[in-house]
Amino acid sequence: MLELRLVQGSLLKKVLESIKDLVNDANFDCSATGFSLQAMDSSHVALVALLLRSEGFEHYRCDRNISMGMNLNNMSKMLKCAGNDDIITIKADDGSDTVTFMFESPTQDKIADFEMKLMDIDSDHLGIPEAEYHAIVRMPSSEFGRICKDLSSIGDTVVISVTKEGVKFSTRGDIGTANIVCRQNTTVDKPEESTIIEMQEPVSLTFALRYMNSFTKATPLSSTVTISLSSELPVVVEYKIAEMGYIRFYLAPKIEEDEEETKPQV
Amino acid sequence: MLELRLVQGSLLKKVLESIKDLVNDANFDCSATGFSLQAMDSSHVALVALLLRSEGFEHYRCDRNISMGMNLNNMSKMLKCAGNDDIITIKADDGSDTVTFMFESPTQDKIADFEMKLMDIDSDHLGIPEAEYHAIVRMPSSEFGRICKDLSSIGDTVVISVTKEGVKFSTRGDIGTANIVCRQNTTVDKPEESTIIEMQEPVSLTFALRYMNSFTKATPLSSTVTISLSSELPVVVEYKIAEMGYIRFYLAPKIEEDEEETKPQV
DNA sequence: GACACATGTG
DNA sequence: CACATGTGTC
Repeated sequence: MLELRLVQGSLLKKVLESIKDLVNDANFDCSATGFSLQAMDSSHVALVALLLRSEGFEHYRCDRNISMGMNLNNMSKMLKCAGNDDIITIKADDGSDTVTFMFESPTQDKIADFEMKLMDIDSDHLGIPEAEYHAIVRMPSSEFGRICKDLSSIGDTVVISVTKEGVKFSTRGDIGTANIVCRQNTTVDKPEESTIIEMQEPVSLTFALRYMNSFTKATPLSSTVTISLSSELPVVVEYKIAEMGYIRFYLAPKIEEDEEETKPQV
Repeated sequence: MLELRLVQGSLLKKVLESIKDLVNDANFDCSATGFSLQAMDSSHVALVALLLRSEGFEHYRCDRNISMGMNLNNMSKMLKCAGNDDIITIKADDGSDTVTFMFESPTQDKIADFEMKLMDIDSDHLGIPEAEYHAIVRMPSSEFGRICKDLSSIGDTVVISVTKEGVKFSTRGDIGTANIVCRQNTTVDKPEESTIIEMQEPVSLTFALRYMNSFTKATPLSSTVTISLSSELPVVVEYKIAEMGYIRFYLAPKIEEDEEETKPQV
């Protein structure tokens, strides 16, 4: 028996909006710790890891560990039927092949339940090793989203370079080149508007903008984003989910040869 | 000679927005009583009945009963040229085959007149019998609109079931099932936010969501909607038009056999 | 032209 | 958060 009651239902709606374009089907894993998901994107290039800790739920009952395979598009369709301030409860009976989403309006005058078939999904559950990162950039999520969107109108890849002074996002395409530098600024009153760089050593890595732009769909979940970079390691783009956990996107850098391919012939 | 002056011109604009997708051509009937329309939708499944009583007009002159056939799409195009707070006057000379819409801006600084050709339309004017309804539900029109929209992302038909406790809207489709229950709540301060159920006996009927979603285009006309249901009778979805009348949509329930077709095979 | 999306306002 | 508005897409 599983019963998870989330007062801030809009959180779950936003989580689905941010991953449904990346991943078609995925297993949600439920344990005493929390509600989590780990999945590769459909082209097996990026990885998304979600954690919603049990403490963040108003009511959390999970009698035994359970993995529920869902079609994220269908799940998203159902969650769209929840109001933004509805309370969402996820229910599953033991041995059932369905999951039920219950939406309660704040006034309790409207109660909806949506039942969805579960799927069997091969879970390629990868252990994600803890890693040391050469550079960690924290910046406003909206700014990062804007940068990725802007750069993708010029080129297909972004080079993210971190130095002590700041972080530089660069691209090049047929019509020209673009460089956007964000200086470290910790002096702002509001911490969520500051850009903070923790750097062990300079790093410069290239990524496909297509995936970055997919990751930034999580922008509504957090006002800040954390980008962790190390040579040879996948970048981690993390959006913290207040009081509950996080959603993290992993993407391997393009190696130099790949990058060359996308450059226009001179 | 016909001359109808409507101070709140936006009303007429909204009326046309709410029926032009349903009905292509229709006769507007004008008599001493008021300005009315009754027409089947283009696929002859639903019926729309509009009444704007003469008392609701600032000036109402209709020397003799007249029926004016109009292409609602063209009429809507012209009304879109009126500002939302323009005063609209509808004019027709006796024996003329045109109608004139005059728009006066509130400041009287702009006066526009649009002349439109009338059409000859076979009016399949059905007498609509008064009926006793097993259940009458009044609820916020926005909520009804939202429910129909949400359910149509899951299935094609909606089962509306009324009991003393509330009204339930259900659907099923390939991806799962959905039930939305609205409890009766008369206790709210604002009467337009309450859900009121007058029930003689429980009723449960199935309707095509496609038409319901068309009806809910009338939502801007009224903050509440009234849904009148009886077994074997078409449902009436009514939006009252303040001080003037109503727009009513009639839709026959699907019989059980039709409903089965849409269910997924088990 | 309808619909979905994004944005600004109450 | 709901609503209205404007824009882009199909």
